[in-house]
Amino acid sequence: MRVSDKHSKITQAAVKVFARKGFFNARISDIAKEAKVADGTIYLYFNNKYDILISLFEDEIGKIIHQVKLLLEREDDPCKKLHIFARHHLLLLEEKKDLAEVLQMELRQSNKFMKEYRNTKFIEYIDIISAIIHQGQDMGIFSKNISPGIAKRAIFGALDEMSRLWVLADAPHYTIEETATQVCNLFLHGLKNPLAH
Amino acid sequence: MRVSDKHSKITQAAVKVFARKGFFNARISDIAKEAKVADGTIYLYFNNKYDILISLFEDEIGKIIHQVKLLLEREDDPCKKLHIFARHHLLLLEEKKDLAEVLQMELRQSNKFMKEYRNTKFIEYIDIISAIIHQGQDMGIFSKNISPGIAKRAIFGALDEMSRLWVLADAPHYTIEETATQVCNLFLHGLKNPLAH
DNA sequence: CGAACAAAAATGAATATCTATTCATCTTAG
DNA sequence: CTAAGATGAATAGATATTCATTTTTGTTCG
Repeated sequence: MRVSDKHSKITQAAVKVFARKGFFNARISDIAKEAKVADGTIYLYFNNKYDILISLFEDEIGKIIHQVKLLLEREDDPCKKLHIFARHHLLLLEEKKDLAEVLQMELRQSNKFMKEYRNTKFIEYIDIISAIIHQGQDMGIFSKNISPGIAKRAIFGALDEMSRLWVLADAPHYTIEETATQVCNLFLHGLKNPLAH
Repeated sequence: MRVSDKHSKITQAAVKVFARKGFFNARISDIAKEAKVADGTIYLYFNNKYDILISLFEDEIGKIIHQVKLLLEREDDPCKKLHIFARHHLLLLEEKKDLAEVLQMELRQSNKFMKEYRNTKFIEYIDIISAIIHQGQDMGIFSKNISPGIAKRAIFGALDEMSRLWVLADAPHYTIEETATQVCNLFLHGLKNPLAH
């Protein structure tokens, strides 16, 4: 078996176990069992338990960034770009439920217990949103009153909270497509009724 | 010393310690030391470590709900109500940084590791937002195309993500007032430039 | 071809540490 | 003087990490 195979086998197992039990309640031996590997083997590929989580973030968010950037570069309209981003973010729930769950629940904690770790991949991810907003403003489609630095966080936060609904609720009320569209419309047109005086 | 004094002394200490180290890394002995109480004393007031966290949620979110409802009932305009809610949510960061941090970081995890615990107080909190949206729709000010069930989560998610920025960053770029206003405007008017064709 | 060997990889039992919880004992209040 | 409240040392269980040993892999040479 190639080295990289075992590395990714362990990563995949860790995603499953972290999703099921959360980082702190997950035992190394759980991950080892899931990966069909001895406990000690994990330490040949990772320095410690935190390292598994961090390395998982870097790799998987890296892939997501790559994918969504590919989708976005084929589109010009910032409104449609926003929709693509929202849809892609939420679709992760369908395609890789465990991964979505881990990123959702554990990512937020990570900065807390690993003070030294600066999550640059995460920054790169949300900066995709601010780039879209900037583009929209330059094209005159989006209002210049809006701070892209605030809007990028607001939009990411909104999408991520919708994710949380799926992760925690067993039978969510809305479909993913419906939600992506609704959230996009909300951010594009706002709550205000255009027909009102 | 009255019983309730010791209960709340321990709760306050737990808030500080959870904020500093996170729930899992916090030791009971840390909380005991912070509360100037023996380790065993904690078990006279709480069943176990989880119970401290849950009881803290219930109590503190309860107070927040009470406060913000008081503020809201004096106002009629749903737009202004939304602003009051946003401002109040973010102001917690200034007034009770540790508490904000614990609610921000640990609340999300709680449903995960305590499967049986349904956070009804949290539901009650975000339902304040959907009530505002409903009212706005009934008054014809807000568009009927928007699902209050989705919008409440989107708005809460956006605000909470802004909180996270403050909790993690040492020197945030924006003031709380500025942020509350920006986020509200974004949700009220959307990204789209009204001057564009 | 395959036997012999060395290096690399993998194993999992043992270690070392950590900490939530208990409870026999002591202190305080009424 | 008693009962409620508080104490903190001892217990019991858990588990991340190590490392002596075993297994696998790849290479050399008769």
